[in-house]
Amino acid sequence: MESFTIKDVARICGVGVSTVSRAINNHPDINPQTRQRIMEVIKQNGYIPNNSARNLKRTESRTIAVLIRGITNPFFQEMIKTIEQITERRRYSFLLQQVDEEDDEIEAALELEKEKKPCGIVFLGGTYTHKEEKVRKLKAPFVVCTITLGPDVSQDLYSSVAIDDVLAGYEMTSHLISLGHKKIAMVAAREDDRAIGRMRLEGYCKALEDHGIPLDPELVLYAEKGQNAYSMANGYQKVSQFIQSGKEATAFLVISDNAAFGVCKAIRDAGKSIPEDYSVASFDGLEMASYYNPTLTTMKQPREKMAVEAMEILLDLIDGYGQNQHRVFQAQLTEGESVRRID
Amino acid sequence: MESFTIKDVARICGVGVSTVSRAINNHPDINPQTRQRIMEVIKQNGYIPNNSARNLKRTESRTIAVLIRGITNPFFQEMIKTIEQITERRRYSFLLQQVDEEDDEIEAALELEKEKKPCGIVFLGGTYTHKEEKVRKLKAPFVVCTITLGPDVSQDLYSSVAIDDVLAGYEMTSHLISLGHKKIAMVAAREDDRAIGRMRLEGYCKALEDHGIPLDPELVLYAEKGQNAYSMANGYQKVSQFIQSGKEATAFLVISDNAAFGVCKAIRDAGKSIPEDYSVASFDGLEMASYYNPTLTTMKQPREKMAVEAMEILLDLIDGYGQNQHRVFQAQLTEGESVRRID
DNA sequence: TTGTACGCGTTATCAC
DNA sequence: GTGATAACGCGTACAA
Repeated sequence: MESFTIKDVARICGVGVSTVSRAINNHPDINPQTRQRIMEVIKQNGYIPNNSARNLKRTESRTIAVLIRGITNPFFQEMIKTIEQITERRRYSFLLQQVDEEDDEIEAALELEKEKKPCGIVFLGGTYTHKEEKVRKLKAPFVVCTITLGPDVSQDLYSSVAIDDVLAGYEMTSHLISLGHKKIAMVAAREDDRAIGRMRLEGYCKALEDHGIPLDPELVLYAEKGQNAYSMANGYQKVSQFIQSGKEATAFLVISDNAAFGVCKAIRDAGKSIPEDYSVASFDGLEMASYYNPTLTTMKQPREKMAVEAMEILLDLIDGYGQNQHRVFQAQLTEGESVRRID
Repeated sequence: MESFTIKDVARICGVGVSTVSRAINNHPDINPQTRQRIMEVIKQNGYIPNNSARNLKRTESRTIAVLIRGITNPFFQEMIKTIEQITERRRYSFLLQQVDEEDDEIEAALELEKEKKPCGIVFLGGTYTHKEEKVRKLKAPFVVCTITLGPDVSQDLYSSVAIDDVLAGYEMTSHLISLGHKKIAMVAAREDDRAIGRMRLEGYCKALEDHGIPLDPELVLYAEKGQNAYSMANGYQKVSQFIQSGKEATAFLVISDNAAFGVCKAIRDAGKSIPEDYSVASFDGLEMASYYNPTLTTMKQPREKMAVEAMEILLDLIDGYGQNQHRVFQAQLTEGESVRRID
């Protein structure tokens, strides 16, 4: 109950608390013997330093924090691994915190900063609209992954690493068109989406236009309010409805691989097959996309590269070299079995 | 830089720090007007209380902590949602922390306890071998999900919620046998596994024995050291090798749904089909299992129920009612398209 | 109802 | 190389 503190260690060892502190934190100016004796006592008694007290006192904590939006998002899981590895290789400690779907990630970061004093922050996903005033309060350098912060925030305040989502939408749509598809339905995000969802949709619209195909509003399947557009359930529901309604399409362009799994099942459950009756294409390039049956044709995001780049930018920022950067990657069209050429 | 503290708020409002503290923490003995004025100043200046300092002072923090082993594990993701909801409905705050694959989760909990002073802890997954001495140091009540702590720890010290993994293995194996399968290969965990993997394998062995089928060691496909047995890649690799080796089997019993996705792909890539050439059965009942093609026959864990039950036990423990409990659930055999009857 | 002052466990800054 | 001691920001007796 009454916890074992640094004072107890000091008392038992017959030294001052500062000496114990030095031992714990690998300070150079300490007698190796003293240090060893202290470490022994610590181990024997199972002493664990109180992090709250440490963070309270410390000015900066050689920690890199990762704030992830929606921990259930399979897309970020591989990125986390990469970031964690780099972090540890560079002798930083790693702190992962999720932020709720409804919460403001900048707010969360502000709080985190007061508490843990990280020397750098990585945001995985997030929302598009923030006020510069708030962003400006963050004092640690930070990198935003897979999104940018919107037009209201000066680009000098942060770094970002993302793909060109408009282009990705454009490319995949063009690909489908080049294979003869004209009636391409898009399983989109919510209509009020201002982030990735909107951009991919924009690319879709632009590609149609450039190829002289009029946009049919009935072929844009927005997610309902309160639904998670990127979920399998949403993909399933929207496409089930669509097929039942009797509307025609030869291909579905789906906002994410995950939603595409739902779309595929909806097609099967309707007694149709892929890609004979409907082609399915999507975005992200999850590991599962290549294990699914059929394997998905998808715009693969270079997750590994993005994670590495994000960390390089961040570490440079921390070291004081370099300035904020905004790197744009290209998604790579990866052909699977889910799309076919039609006549 | 120099952060905005409770003192600044007090100074601006012309009150004492304790009054501000009372306002923040919703203490009753404060003038509503004073309170309102303080809250206004707080909002205007974007004051954020320093959690480290709070936790340092607080003896207990109406927080329920969830320690999850391997955040990438899709199995836990639905449980997290449920736990979070219950936590919030009961006005506790929710803290999610991952523990690395190699780390000791009890150690992590001990540290967490010093730092955040949670009033209860939920472990999602974990290892089987712990020393009672260490477990005894945890002072908050805790519930372990999907596992138990092993024979070395007194059952009075903790609660647990899990399925009977031996039985699950037994039932699925019996099911396959009842459909005419005799050569059932098991894609197992590592040979040195002492937890879930071992128990499911045990059920498999027992079922074979009870049905008079001799155990063929060549049909037990242990994961290699350093491989994650529950990964798609492992399922893919072990079964690819198996098929290439020319050994015979009519069904694969796979340690988890996730690994089973890899197994399915391996079978397809070998030019075979499911369930015509090989039946595939697995454990967990992930959401993806019902979206996959074919849908998987799997022993579904009642995740929702388990999460709810875990929280009920924990909340009772926190309130001082009730004692530690060990609830064992049964996994439910869910038939999909991946298994067929053979002659 | 409000303010003052102390202590939580640690690290940093001094002297020694 | 080591030991006092002053912060760090907050909650809370206790006094007013």
